[in-house]
Amino acid sequence: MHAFDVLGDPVRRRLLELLADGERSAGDLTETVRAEFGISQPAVSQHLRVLRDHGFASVRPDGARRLYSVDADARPLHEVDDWLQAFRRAWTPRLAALDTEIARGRRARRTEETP
Amino acid sequence: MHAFDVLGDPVRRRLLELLADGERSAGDLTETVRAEFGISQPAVSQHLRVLRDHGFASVRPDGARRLYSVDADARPLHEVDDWLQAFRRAWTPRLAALDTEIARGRRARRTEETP
DNA sequence: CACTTATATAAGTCAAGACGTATGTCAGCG
DNA sequence: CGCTGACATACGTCTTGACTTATATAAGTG
Repeated sequence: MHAFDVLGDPVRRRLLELLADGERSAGDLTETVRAEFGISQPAVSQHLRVLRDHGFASVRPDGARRLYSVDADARPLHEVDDWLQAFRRAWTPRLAALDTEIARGRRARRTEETP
Repeated sequence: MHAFDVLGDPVRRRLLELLADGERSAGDLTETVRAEFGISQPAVSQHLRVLRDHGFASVRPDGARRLYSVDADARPLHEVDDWLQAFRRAWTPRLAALDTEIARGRRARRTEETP
């Protein structure tokens, strides 16, 4: 399963969003996601497994609990980000050009205002 | 279908990569992708439809040809990029550690407050 | 106009994966 | 130790979506 497939699922995206704020126990995550999506505990557990197996999240035991967090190096997230890079180039020049236009407009207006 | 689902398919990712270099005809794209993935012309056409329908690509007729390009504003690509933003913070190890500390502090405080 | 080329749509098949219920594992506690 | 609480795994079901083949549409070309 590719990184993008992992992120294709809304539950998994939500779990990662929750983890973005820092470590959370499986039970904590399950409760939140259960309320929002109406799915069972095993369903959440399976999603957490996918996140683990694909290097998005890592776990650390704390007694009977499992504390999840975004994987330290988050390789797959980098992978996704890198893939997007090609397109950032495509849209950035346009935005840069737009910025230039705006600046030019400002300059022109300034010039008019203070003759 | 969410933007991430659209990008979940390797053929569609490849098509976008090809389009990142500029406009290309459907036939051109089909030939390349067919060679690489061994799929039929209709299969590629269906993928192109998904890219169109979800705002990743746009088309312009040129006689009997259809010239595809990455959609001018590429809204869904931005969407994906924005979603990743939350995790860019987590990539800087120091900040990630800080987040974890903050979460731990919150947890500790919560535990103290509600004995 | 008949024929070919370029591309899209239709309809059916098949596999992946998301979910639920049931059950297993393991830590902590009396 | 037996019980409970926190998670994980097994397994069967159902849906989605990626293919395929067949066919439609529409633009050149002789």
